[in-house]
Amino acid sequence: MSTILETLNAATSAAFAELGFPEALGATRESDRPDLAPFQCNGAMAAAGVLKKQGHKANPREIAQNIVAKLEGHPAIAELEIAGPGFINIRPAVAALTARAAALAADDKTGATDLPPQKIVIDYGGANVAKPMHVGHLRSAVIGECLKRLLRFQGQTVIGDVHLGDWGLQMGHLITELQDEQPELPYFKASKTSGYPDVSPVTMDDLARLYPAASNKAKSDEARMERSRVATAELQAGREGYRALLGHFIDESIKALKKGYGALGVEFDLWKGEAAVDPLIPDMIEGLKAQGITEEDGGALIIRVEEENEKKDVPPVMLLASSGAVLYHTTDLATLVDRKAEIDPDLILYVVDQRQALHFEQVFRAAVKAGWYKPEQMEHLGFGTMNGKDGKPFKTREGGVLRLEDLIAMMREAAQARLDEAGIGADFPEEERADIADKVGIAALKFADLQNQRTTNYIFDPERFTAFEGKTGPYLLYAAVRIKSILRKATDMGVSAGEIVIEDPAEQNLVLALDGFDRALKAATDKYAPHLLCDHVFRLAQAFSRFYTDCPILAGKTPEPVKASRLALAQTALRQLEHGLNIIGIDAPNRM
RNA sequence: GCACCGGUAGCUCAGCUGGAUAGAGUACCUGACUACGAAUCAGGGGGUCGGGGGUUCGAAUCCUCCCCGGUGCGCCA
Repeated sequence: MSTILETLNAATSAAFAELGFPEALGATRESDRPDLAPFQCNGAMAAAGVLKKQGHKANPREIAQNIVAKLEGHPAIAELEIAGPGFINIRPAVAALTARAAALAADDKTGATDLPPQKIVIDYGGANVAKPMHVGHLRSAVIGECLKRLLRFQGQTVIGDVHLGDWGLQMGHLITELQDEQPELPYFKASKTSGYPDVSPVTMDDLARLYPAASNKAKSDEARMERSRVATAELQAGREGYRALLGHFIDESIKALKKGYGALGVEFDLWKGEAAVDPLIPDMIEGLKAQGITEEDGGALIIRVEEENEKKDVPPVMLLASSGAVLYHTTDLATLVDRKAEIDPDLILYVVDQRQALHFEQVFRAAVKAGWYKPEQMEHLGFGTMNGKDGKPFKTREGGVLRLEDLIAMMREAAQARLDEAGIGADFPEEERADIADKVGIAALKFADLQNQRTTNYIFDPERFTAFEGKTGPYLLYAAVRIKSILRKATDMGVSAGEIVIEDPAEQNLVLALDGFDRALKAATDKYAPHLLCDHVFRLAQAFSRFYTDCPILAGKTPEPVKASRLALAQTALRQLEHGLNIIGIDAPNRM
């Protein structure tokens, strides 16, 4: 069944076509002036413009009158009004709202429709081996997860890949630093090639300590840096002891990362990393050479990807450094080769910091030049950084990076404090209270991030994040929890949902909000913009809150059929709210 | 130097395929808990949309120049 807007749009578009105007001019949309009417059609002005260009005189109000004449009596329209220079304000018929509400109530997905099926890989997360997760990892995780769920909800096959950073100089740093600390470990004996212990010699905490230690020393000590480079090269060349260590590093890191991402409700289907695709590199490079698209330049192997007549400078893709080492471009290209072979996706989305835009431009061009993918099959969805009040990437008061687990703990504590302050849940079991605080904190965190437009930087303000009133995650949870509470009460009272009959303005308003769900999903998908879905869910929660205030559902004096109708409406609102929250990545508790 | 992103209410942000009185949240002021949960609802004040010029019946939105902030630009990832 089509939405209210689709029905109205079809009617106005047809009316324009009948008068000989392009159908597209008759587009109806949600009104900018909801105080006048919920929908508007602005085509009359544009139509007058078309006539004028053809040399005819035209009065937009007159055109609007002709359109209105065609629309009079349409069953979905209650009221048409021409305003200003030729705006047509449209109020839908209450009967149409009632019919639409019934259809939404009967639909498990509350009006959401599927997209043509595609196989899509989303590359997000971006965590590195041996480095603890910090606030910089939040956006990729949260946005990527939301897009994954958004696409899946609309019938797409989506594979989420964390694409671990587990290759390169950082591994050399770790190996050499560990060697300095525990030289007796068997991994460092060059003569030994097998029979290493199964248990890791280091924990995640060790790794988090070793890497910065080595990195700092190497910055001022060229000899120390050289040792790391040599170790990296030996690792990549296949030295067994180092490979075994790498395996431990990766396993320990993944354990910690699963915990960290798990706390955010973020799950990946693939935990592949750069190391996993390294074996593909030699053949890939031979293939690219054979295609004749590589060249040697200053000892390095490159692919030129600049295009003619373009303003910006696009430097070449670096396949091999002059030292022979594999680089960032190389592993990303090998990953594309791997994905083609293993998954053969229709589309690959990279949810990675906007600062990497040029990198992906280069990689994509090389992949197209190699004939592996079409340009439209790869898209970099950049996002802005989370800044402090000074406009620079957020730092703690001490000047360090804020660990993700500390941020989450901060949110949880704020939520707990709010619970205590409101005296809510004093009688709940301790376990439930902790669970509620967790859910409220995560909801606040994720919604605060996702409601910002993806591409822009935003300011991380701890006070704003831990606010639980207004346009926040907890507001959405509160709306859902209140509905759940009513549904429980209705069960106790023996009231059940029945036929929906729309009357009250707040009911009409709620149906119109529900009607916008599929539109919001499609707009959010089209632009890969989670904030558009956040807006919808917030508006839905607002419409419900108003309905809740204006339209008593279970109160004694509400007539039985009205109770049944409003209860059905509330159930439908809850179902859509939960779909929306689920896509955003938020869980609502049963009470809070 | 070149390129990309941004500058909208005190604050944090939407709106940018041109449309009416530029919206939301917050903060501030007012009202609503003897009806389903007040983390709520209703109402109010608050804006030279960074600046100039241009296109248009109409510009926050398109074009152009300038100012301010952020970011990126061959052998780190």
